[in-house]
Amino acid sequence: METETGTNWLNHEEQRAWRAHLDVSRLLMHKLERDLQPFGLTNNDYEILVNLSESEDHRMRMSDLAAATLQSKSRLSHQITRMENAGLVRRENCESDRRGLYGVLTDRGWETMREVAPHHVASVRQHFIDLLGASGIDALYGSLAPVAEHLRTRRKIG
Amino acid sequence: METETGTNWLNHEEQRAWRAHLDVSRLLMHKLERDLQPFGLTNNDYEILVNLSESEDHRMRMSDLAAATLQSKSRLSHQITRMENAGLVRRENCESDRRGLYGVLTDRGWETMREVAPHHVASVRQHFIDLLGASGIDALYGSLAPVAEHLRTRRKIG
DNA sequence: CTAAAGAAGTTGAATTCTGAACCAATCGAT
DNA sequence: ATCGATTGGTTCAGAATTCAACTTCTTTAG
Repeated sequence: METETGTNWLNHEEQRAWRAHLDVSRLLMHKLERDLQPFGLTNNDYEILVNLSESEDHRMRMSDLAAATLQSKSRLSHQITRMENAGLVRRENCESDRRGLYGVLTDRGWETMREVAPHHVASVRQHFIDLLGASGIDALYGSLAPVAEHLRTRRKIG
Repeated sequence: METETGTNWLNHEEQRAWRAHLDVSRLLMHKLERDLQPFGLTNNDYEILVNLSESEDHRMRMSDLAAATLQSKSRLSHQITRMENAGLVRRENCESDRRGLYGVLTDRGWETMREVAPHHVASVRQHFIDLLGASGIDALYGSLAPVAEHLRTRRKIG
């Protein structure tokens, strides 16, 4: 059912779902960011540490890292420079492709990761996971997975 | 069940739900932002226009606007300055509290809103709402509402 | 009535982010 | 082989964001 103007506005249920997603997204990021502050890390820092930690040889190509963390190459480049200055990662040349670079976790980066991860996970639990309950978790994933899929594929195109 | 270290890591279901939320959140914001670009608006611009449009007399106190849009007073102040320069809003003194200011929608702001809103809603539908389906919408809201509530209350405190 | 504390907003400097321009290396077709 | 198109990555300038300091007004307590 559309209005006379032809615009298919959101109904009440749609609005509140949309707003809930928006609010949770923003408030949660903000809270997680604050919980990381005592360790001198930002959310972005942390996510990069996670990605490198879980990778073969604790290293990833810049492009792959940018794709995995959903940010532009430019932003990642700046980010890695900062983390390099902080001693958490280093750049290393790629032999198979002389244009390429690896972002590599340093020992210090790895140590930082091992120290911080438990706190971060606790934070994610406290402010998100544990509030959902098992059924909420499945419901959430069931709802969101198709959206994520849609957006990911559309990303390559546009 | 915890590991020997005492940290209650996320299991597979929890991880994928968490990541889905994260990915949707970021990809969607990015996509919506891009869809607003042709109109010369950012997401933040748009949200402020919405809030003012829906308010009595098309005006809101700065503090309330900051709270409603979940941003710091500082950020909002800069934001309003930009929008003022763009002719979308203006500041107006508050008589009942001489410290206070209103952010007020200009005619141009209102026109912009009426023009852009249909496109934005279409975008939200296309990339989010319509991918969830009716059941997904309810499931999502059911899952997220308690989290949003938790975070909102915790916000005042911390 | 007054002093201290708190609330409303702004400002400015430092940081981060964005988008376009750029360089260098690789690929692909002739 | 070589020329054009892509890919990987950085850099620069401009815009947005953060954080702390600051001003002005209001509220509260004595």
